[in-house]
Amino acid sequence: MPRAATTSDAFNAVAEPRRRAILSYLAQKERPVGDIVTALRLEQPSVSKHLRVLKDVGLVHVRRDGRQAFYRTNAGAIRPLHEWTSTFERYWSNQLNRIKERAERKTKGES
Amino acid sequence: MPRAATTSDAFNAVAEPRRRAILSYLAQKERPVGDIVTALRLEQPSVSKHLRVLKDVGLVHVRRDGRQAFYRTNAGAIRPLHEWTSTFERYWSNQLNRIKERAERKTKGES
DNA sequence: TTGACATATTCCTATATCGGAATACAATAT
DNA sequence: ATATTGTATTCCGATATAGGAATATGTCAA
Repeated sequence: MPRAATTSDAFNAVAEPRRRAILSYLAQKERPVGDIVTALRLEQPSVSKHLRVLKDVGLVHVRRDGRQAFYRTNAGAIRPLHEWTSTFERYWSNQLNRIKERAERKTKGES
Repeated sequence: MPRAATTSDAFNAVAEPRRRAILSYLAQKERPVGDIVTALRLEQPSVSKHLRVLKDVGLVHVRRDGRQAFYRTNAGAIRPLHEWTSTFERYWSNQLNRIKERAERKTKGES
């Protein structure tokens, strides 16, 4: 069994760094493909392919106008990832707390 | 060029659902491999392989004791993912705000 | 119709993957 | 020494991938 398809969910789609770059670029404002190509300095076919993957997982939306295709990040689709990572937040902050507490004990001279 | 290695970063490592399950399971408390096997109902070699990947990316730590290996999630390594997803938070909350505002206008009878 | 432009798709190849099965290794117990 | 237990590794095979190059599709202009 190979790895799960990049189009199987947001986790897999987002594993590719260029796709993350595209998502960041398209977050604030919709953009035609050509803008992504020049802004991120990628080959046009490469961008089209990445956009295909992102679209298949619902991470971007397209609006067509003439020969142009305006893509835009669908931030909501990133939310599941955010929520999953959030479940670990308490653990790393616990660790920070522990470090902080130890530091405080130290400044007070208590071992 | 194939896909980036699962061991290349946390994003790739976490793309695999079973690895996410393992990370969740190991978040609160360190556990020997056998516990993971029975709790998540996976084959033991499979678990060992997934743990290898997670360890290579720093997502888990191991402590050895006799023949047992106690693994524990290193939550801090998940933080970069959390931070990346957080950059999109304003966009989906904007969307929520827009929906909320529209709803409020409606209850007030303003179009 | 022909040509230019914007985007998408196809074909190619090398490679990393995952599960399964078997086996290796290491520590302890008998 | 041998067996048992806990974990890790190896070999296998099928498959999805990403980039590159070429080409296809679609839209507008002259």
